[in-house]
Amino acid sequence: MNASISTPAPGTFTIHGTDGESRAGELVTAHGVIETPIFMPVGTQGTVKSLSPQDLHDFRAQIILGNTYHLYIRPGDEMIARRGGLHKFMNWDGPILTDSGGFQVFSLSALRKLSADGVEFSSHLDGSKHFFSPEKAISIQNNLGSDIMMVLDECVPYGADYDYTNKSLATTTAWAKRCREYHAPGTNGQLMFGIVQGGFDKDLREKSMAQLTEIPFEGFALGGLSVGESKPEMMDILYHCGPIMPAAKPRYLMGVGTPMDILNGINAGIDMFDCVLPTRNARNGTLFTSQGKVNIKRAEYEEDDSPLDPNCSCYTCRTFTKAYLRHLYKAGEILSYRLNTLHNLTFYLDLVRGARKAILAGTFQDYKAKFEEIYEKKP
RNA sequence: GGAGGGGUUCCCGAGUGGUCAAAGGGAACAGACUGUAAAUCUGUCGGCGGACGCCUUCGGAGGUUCAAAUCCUCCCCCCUCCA
Repeated sequence: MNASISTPAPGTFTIHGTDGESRAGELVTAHGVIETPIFMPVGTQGTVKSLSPQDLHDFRAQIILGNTYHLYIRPGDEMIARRGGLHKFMNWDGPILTDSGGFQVFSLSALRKLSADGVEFSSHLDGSKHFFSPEKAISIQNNLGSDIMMVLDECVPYGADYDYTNKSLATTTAWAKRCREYHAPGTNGQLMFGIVQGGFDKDLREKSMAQLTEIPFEGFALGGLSVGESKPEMMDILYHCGPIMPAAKPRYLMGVGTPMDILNGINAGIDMFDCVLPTRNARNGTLFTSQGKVNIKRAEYEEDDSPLDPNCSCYTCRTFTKAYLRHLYKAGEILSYRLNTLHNLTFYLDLVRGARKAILAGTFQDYKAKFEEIYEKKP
């Protein structure tokens, strides 16, 4: 009998089952194996807002996000590197994916200048100038030590015309090549994903994909969605692109979305998701439940002693009433943010775990239909 | 007892003749949030009707005026200081 059970190399992606376009797989990273489809809580500044790593483990988060731009600006990637990297610094021993700053090209558009060579950001904190070349974006992520690095890209705003989108796509591809050249496959166990852009034009999306898939990335992401477009437009691109992204590699839909968006993503063959919605909405009083969206601040919950979600096993639902959660929110209590976030992320993680199970059982369509029925009434 | 200050729409608080249903804040009510410049932002907030308007409202009662939350008289209440 072979005594050595060797762990597969980071980047190894195995598909254990499919149901239509949807897939149930496993991605190996330097900090553990991720079961897909997966939702990745967003922890921009080295923390999933209001939660501790212990909380993340409690609802079995498998991988979280960090952000290159924000951690570079504060506290600084070198400062983190001196402390042994982001995992050690924040005491999270699971996988981490870092976004490249490409989204800040979009969200901080007033504070940056784009050139063929990279992006110059004016810090949102003190206005100081910082140039992100593709190489710089990767070097920062090297310092952070993330398991999955994202290439620097331009997240194109909604409404951009064909010419702009086409040129931007060429830039994103050129940057992607430079990122890969700067960090060869297999180095440090850090994976690198390319990002498909192309706006809302299917030809441009295919063009982007054709160019990117020539570069040896360990995975591919669909970016530039949920930037202000209508739901049908988003679904159109999602269902067009998802199924034709490289089948043997993990597919990551960036920044999306609502529970139904995620089920649609899975249905379109996507394996990985991230979104600030469950965490941000939790802090703003909107909670996702098995019975639809609940706006906990509403007067109707003032004396409602039932649990937030009777089908949820999270600490919040096991322990507190809607009346109490409403009170905490209305009173602006810190605990409100924590309990709400705990619940929303539990719901999202349960959602994708359930999807994985359904895919393996061949019942994903039924699973999706069940949520559709609830969430089309309360989207 | 004397001197002064004050009572404004749920609360605090602007407003001292018309452009005031009355600034601003809070509370309340509702909505938004999608690779986090977000524990943030938006709307409503006297009543009835589409807008426009009409009605009721600024401690109480009366008065002046074309017009009063704003001016006058009396009354009620609160606060500060002096006796």
